[in-house]
Amino acid sequence: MTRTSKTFRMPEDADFFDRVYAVTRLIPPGRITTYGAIAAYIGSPQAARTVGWAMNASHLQPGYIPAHRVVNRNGLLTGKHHFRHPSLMQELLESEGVIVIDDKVKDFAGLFWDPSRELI
DNA sequence: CGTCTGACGCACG
DNA sequence: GCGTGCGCCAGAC
Repeated sequence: MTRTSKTFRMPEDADFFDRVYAVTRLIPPGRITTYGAIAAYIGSPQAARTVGWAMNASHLQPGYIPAHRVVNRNGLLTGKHHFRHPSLMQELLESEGVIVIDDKVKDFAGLFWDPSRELI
C-alpha cells in the first residue's frame, strides 16, 4: 500500500505568515510547489503574492524554511534574486536533484507537490 | 490614515 | 503571446 499523503493539522491560531511557513517546511526535498498552491491551501487562493512576501522574510524565522522549493505557477525561479546569491536558489534545487534550465524547473508537472492534495 | 510596492495568478483585450 | 488591472496581506513612509 502506498502512502502519498501525510496527515497534517494547521494550528488554528496561526496567522497568514505562520501558515505559509508551516506548509513550506513540509515540502519534501527534490519536490517543488507554487506560491499559489500554498495560498490556496491556507484558505486565501488569491493571496499568492503575499506568499512571496512571506518568503522574503522567511530567513528571519526560526528553523529551516526551504524557500527555494517554491516557484511560480510556470516553474520559473522568480525569487532567485532574493537569495544571498542569484544562483543559490538553482544550486539548492540541483543539490536535491531538480534540473533547472533557463531559470525554469524541468519536469515541473512531475515534481509538483500540491499541499491541497498531499496533506490531509 | 492614504498610498505604494511586492518572490503571484487570473481575467480580459 | 503580451500588456493591463485587480485582489490578496504586510510593511514602509
